[in-house]
Amino acid sequence: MARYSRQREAIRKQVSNRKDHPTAETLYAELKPDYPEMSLATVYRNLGQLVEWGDIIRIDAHGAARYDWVVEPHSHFFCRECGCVVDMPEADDSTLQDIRERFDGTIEAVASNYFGLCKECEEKLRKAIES
Amino acid sequence: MARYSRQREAIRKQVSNRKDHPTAETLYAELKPDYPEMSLATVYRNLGQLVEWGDIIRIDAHGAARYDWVVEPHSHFFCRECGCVVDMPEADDSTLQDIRERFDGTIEAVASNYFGLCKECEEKLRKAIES
DNA sequence: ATTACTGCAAAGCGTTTGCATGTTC
DNA sequence: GAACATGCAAACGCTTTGCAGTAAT
Repeated sequence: MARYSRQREAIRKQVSNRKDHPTAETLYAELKPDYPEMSLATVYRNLGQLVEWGDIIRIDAHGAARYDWVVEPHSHFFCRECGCVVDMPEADDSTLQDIRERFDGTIEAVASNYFGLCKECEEKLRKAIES
Repeated sequence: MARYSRQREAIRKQVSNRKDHPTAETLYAELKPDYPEMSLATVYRNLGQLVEWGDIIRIDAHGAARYDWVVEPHSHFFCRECGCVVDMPEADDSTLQDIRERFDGTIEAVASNYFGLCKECEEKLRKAIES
């Protein structure tokens, strides 16, 4: 069905190498030097495929979607100031068990999103207020 | 600062009256009969304001944003088949306490998103397979 | 040879914005 | 009458799609 392609492998590698959570545009910009004629559409198409295959996950929030290499289930924190996305431990938990049992239907995935200020932005703001 | 407007009140009322989680377009369509000259931009602008004021919340996921009257903190389930959005109990929990304490920064809000098949779609699919 | 994958450009969707007009205070 | 809100249309950001050409099997 699916065929090998240099571009796709490059995209997969690029996502897996990064610890932050790049957008399609970011990946595109980073791949450009090595693959000058790669197009943004190709990035989007391949990200879509990789998501479909479960190799990566797509993180939807306000603005551009971000992509993440799947290691194990985890959640994300979004800083309202700088927009960074940080990995968070998954609320493991008996609570989820509980919710699952009580829900009429099938829960296939959970994504907990946390919003607020990251450490760096918190410090910046604190200093700005002090001065 | 903010001034009264018929449109805003209508929008606020419309969101608060609904138990599902309408998109801006949906609200617009519903308000159209009673407010024929209301524009979509007005719906978006007012939804934005109401979110800013904390009267309603904006639920971001794949596709159009949905809006929800704030009663108390809760989570949402998204059906991958019909696209419906259902309220879920918030994972209350000691886990969140724990995460908060361990996180360097400030968590201002949490939104747990569940994905899967709702009861209705599950049954439809089951019947489709059986036949 | 077949058929998936590519690049490019155009279109798509959801949302925001500029501007002239209307409304509220 | 000053400041805010509206309607309209145009622009926006992110993403998808149609098509003709290229590359992997």
